[in-house]
Amino acid sequence: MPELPEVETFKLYLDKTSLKQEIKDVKLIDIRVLDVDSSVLKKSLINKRFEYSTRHGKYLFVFLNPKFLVLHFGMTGDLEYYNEQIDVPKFSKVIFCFKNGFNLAYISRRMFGRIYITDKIEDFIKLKKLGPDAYKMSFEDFTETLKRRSAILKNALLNQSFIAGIGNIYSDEILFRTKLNPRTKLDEINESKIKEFFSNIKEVLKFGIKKEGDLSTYPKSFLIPHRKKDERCPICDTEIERYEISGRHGFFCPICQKE
DNA sequence: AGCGATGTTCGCCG
DNA sequence: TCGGCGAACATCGC
Repeated sequence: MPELPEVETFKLYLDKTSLKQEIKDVKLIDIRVLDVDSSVLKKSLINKRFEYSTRHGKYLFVFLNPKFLVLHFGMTGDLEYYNEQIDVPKFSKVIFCFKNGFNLAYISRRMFGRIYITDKIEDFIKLKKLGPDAYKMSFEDFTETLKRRSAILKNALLNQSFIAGIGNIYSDEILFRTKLNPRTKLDEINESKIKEFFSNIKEVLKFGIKKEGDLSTYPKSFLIPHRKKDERCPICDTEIERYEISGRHGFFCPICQKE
């Protein structure tokens, strides 16, 4: 689930369902997801409202005057807004209970998600050493973050201190669309390719947001539907290959994305 | 039954 | 300091 487009979708979902309602309780089902003291979390939320939310990379910040709730979804996180008559959604870890009888469940199946409280978004970004948000960054932000860097492209895209928000699946799609080999190094790509790279990051994420993070209905012209065994490149019909870099597996076309 | 998984972090080493 | 690599975390679904 949660790379940038999914988290953006969660943001829109939270905005649509949960803003401005008084929070009457916070139920802690599994405190292992908390990276904040339980009492601090409760004190920061109860009798307040989700005023607005913003997203940076894969993190969602929700303002509750005067602090921010920070949600990170790990690999298997989700949000579900539901009526109290319905059973608590499976794998719920924390439930935000509103006065109107509805609840927002923070779900994390594999316990990789985390919840924080922070006073300032900028402090949190600094603490986590996050780079510019991949969707909002300007071309100048992008070239600034590229400066004097030489990392392998795949690692750079996955490194949240470099650019925040891109994960394994979308990084493969971005590299495929830009016809870049995942093992190419940052300092090996020329200026026009950099521009193309930048605009493809934006386009791939924009499309992902439009799709609400649902990867199951992607057009065949994208790499995403072909990220599995025995698939062929939608451009040149070559067999798509699986690769491994720094312990992460990905897929690419060995012809279109020649080194 | 074993393996893989859309993430992050840390330690090791060049 | 940068950056590649591998392990660890936890747990479910295929």
